[in-house]
Amino acid sequence: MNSRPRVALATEEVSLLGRFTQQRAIVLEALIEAEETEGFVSARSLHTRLLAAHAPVGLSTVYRTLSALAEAGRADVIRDMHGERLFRYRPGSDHRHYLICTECGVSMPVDSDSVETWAADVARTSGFADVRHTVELTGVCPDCGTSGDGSS
Amino acid sequence: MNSRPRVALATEEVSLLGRFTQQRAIVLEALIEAEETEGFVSARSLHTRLLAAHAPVGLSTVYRTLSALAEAGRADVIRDMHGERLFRYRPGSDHRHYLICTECGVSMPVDSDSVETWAADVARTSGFADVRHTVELTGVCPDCGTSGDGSS
DNA sequence: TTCGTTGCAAAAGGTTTGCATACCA
DNA sequence: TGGTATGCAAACCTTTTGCAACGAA
Repeated sequence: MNSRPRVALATEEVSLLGRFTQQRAIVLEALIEAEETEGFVSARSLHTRLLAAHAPVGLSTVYRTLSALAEAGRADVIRDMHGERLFRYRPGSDHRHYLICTECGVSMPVDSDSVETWAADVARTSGFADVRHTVELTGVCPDCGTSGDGSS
Repeated sequence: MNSRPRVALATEEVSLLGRFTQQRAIVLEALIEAEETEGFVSARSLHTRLLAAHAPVGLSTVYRTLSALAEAGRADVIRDMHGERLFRYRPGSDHRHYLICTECGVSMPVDSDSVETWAADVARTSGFADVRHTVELTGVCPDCGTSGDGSS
């Protein structure tokens, strides 16, 4: 599915953070895998699945790696409704917005040109400096909506 | 500035939450006052200022009141970059978005018709159900930008 | 060897909850 | 009186931090 093996990609990315370590490679690899299958993941769930995969990495290290990655612009960070930070590996460097399923967590990038335009517009006319925007869309994806749950 | 005294307004609103209590009235009044002067406030800061004003209300009660208010649609809730929940009293019942100053916390409602349109559009074409959106704009207001800080 | 990184456990910070008491209706 | 709201403190959760041991360059 990928033009390059995850391991090589992860190794490459780790170098960008500073010193190469096995742990960072493991975390990054897991983050990239998660990106392909579900999109955003929390540090805790990533840590849990690493333990299950017999690739034990300290929770602190997971946090530190993800934070460094986010700071380096290689990951998007959002907050779910519970206040937990969710991370998503970002292959490219462009600004994107996603529609996230509240049931299964799957995320889907959406076209957001008009939002970008609007945000730029507000920034220009408001008199405020250094205007940034956060846009989060949530909903229930077709899979989760049609199958089990019949509430509401 | 208001067509009605805060106390009366607060009393009125409290009734909507259920049983009337002095504490809820106090919290609501403080929230309304905060809305007029600074916009969003955290539960903790509201609690602190109530203590200072010799109107002691338990922190739990502040949280419970604010949560109930938010659930009843009478308050907007956002999360700051630290993960703290910020509440803002909402006089009307319409959906609004704000541009918030990261320095002083002052907030300013912005015209967001195009965002609403865009969100509705995404909701319609995505196949997702119950699509909701969160839009947060942050920046540095003219007052904070021109005076002290000369960074960037 | 050097110095950044790891891992553990404890701290921190915000929010929620259990339970006895107080009080509105 | 009956039942809901309060207040305190302890529990909870996620995230951060101190520090000794480890390992990449």
